[in-house]
Amino acid sequence: MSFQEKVFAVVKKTPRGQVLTYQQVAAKLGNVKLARAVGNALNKNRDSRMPCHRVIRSDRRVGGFNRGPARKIKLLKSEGVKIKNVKVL
DNA sequence: CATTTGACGCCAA
DNA sequence: TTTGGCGCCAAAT
Repeated sequence: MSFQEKVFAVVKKTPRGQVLTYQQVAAKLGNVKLARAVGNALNKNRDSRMPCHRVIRSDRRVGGFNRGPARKIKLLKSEGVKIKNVKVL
C-alpha cells in the first residue's frame, strides 16, 4: 500500500461534517512530520470520491485548495462546518 | 541518481 | 500580528 493510498483511506473515513488536519492524518500514518507529504499526496491524487476539502491545517486555516478558499469553504459549510474567514471552527 | 516541488508546521524576529 | 526561514517527507522532474 503506497503512502497516498493510506492517506486516501484515512480521508475517506472522515465523517461528514468533520474535519481532519494534515497533521492528524500524518500521525495516523505513523509520523506527524508527514503532514507535508500528506498534502502532496492529496494534491497529486485528487480523487473525486476523496473529500479532500475536509482536510485542513493544524492552525485551523483551510489551507491549500484548488482555486482559492471559496471552493473548499463552500463544501465545508455545506457539511455543517462553520468557517470564520479562513478559519475553521 | 540528484534536485526540485508543495494542499504543512513551528519558532524566532 | 505578520514575515521569513528551517525541517521534514513523498512524488515528480
